[in-house]
Amino acid sequence: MRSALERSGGPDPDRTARAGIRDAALRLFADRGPDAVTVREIAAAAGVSPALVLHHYASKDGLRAAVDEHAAAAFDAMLAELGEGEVGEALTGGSTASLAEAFAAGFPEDSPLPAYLRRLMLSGDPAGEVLVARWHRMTVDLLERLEAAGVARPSADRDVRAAFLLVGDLAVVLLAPQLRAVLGVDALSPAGIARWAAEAADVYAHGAFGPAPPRPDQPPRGEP
Amino acid sequence: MRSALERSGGPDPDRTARAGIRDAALRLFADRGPDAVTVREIAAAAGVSPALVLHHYASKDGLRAAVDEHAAAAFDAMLAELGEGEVGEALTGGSTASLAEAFAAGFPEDSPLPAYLRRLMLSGDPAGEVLVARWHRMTVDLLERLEAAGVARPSADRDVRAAFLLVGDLAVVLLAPQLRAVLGVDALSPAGIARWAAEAADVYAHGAFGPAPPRPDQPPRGEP
DNA sequence: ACGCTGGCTGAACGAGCGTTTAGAATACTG
DNA sequence: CAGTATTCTAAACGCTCGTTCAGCCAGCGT
Repeated sequence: MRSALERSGGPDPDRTARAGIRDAALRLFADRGPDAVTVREIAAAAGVSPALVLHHYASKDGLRAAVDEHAAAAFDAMLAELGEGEVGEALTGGSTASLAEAFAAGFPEDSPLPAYLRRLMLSGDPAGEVLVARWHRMTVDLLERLEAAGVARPSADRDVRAAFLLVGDLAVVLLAPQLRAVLGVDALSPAGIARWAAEAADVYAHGAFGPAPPRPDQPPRGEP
Repeated sequence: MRSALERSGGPDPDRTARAGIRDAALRLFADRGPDAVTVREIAAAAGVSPALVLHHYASKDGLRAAVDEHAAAAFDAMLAELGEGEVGEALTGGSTASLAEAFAAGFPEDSPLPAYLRRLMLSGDPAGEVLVARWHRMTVDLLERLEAAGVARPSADRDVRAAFLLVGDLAVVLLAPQLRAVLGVDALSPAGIARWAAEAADVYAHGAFGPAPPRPDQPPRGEP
């Protein structure tokens, strides 16, 4: 039986060894992937015995699910907060790349959450697909409102257009290590985000090809 | 000792059990990742004994390296062939998203190579970073030539601009499973590529935001 | 003071892994 | 055709993994 205090949610159900195990697992999973991390390592990082990990989470998969849920909750909170602020900004002409900007700003510098979310979304795990789908849905909705407001040019294929725009944001998160290797700066750092956002805004505003703004009735050009 | 025939490269050093093991490994690695595939599974798929796998490749890591090398060679061949064709096309006003298009067309429908290359580039493995770096370098060079030819608008930050454009292509390969889940079509299929390319071309040609083609001397807009 | 509940541990177990080894089958050379 | 190198296998070894189990120990109501 549980006491009434515990049954009502408890005073702080997270300042426990249980939460310590979850946080240690989150950090290790984010760094090396769940499959490459052993229960013994998690236990050592949390300062407990391996048996306690399984006592609290029944199995390694149970722990993984708990970490997934924890990360997804943080993602949803970030996305919700970010969504409300950005719609207004975008409608008044703010930076269009700030979804990724806000994503980076939404977590402390050394938080393992971006890396973990990256793995989750790339792993093919259904839990990750849900997050991508949610972000895409949000982009579609935003795009719809921007088109209605005359801020965004209408597109023939809004789902794909939204996915295309989404990728420009997602890349900063999902391909952060690759971009870092290629560009020499951390894409999730303020400096990296600023450079990325500047190029994205320029392309989104004026396009990347065509020396001068083309007249809309003129086809892209065929054979010379 | 080897015979003169073998020493001179052999008539066909790949139609062997050795090559069968490599191909089986490639397929399994592409599907589930090297760490999740056992030597016994590879042996069974290739129709040989587990010991033979290690006889030919010394260790599982050796096999992995051989598969990496094989995939990287296929990637380089595709990129080289693709590069020469595309530069001309792009300079004469062809589709700007055809790097990805050619990538998809460069492999048979059921080839495991795209999926393997995807894993390789996302894994953080140095062998994958090399491929991304090579693709990026090619994009930078292409962009430079397009700017010189007046086809591409000059950008203030060419490395980042190239990375941004690269991501639009890479996404079709690296995020294929995620896009498939969100859009309902395989991004690497001809139909998927066509939809993606159409949106990419439209954004790159005219931008995504701003209802009408803006005059170049008019800043993007500040406060209302 | 007592018993009891629940967080917690040390030690062990069975399974599956990469790898080794000794030797059988096969193909090639002189 | 004999000898030799090569290809290939069956069986086992050592190790690490996730997981189990029996019991310790602190806190707390009675």
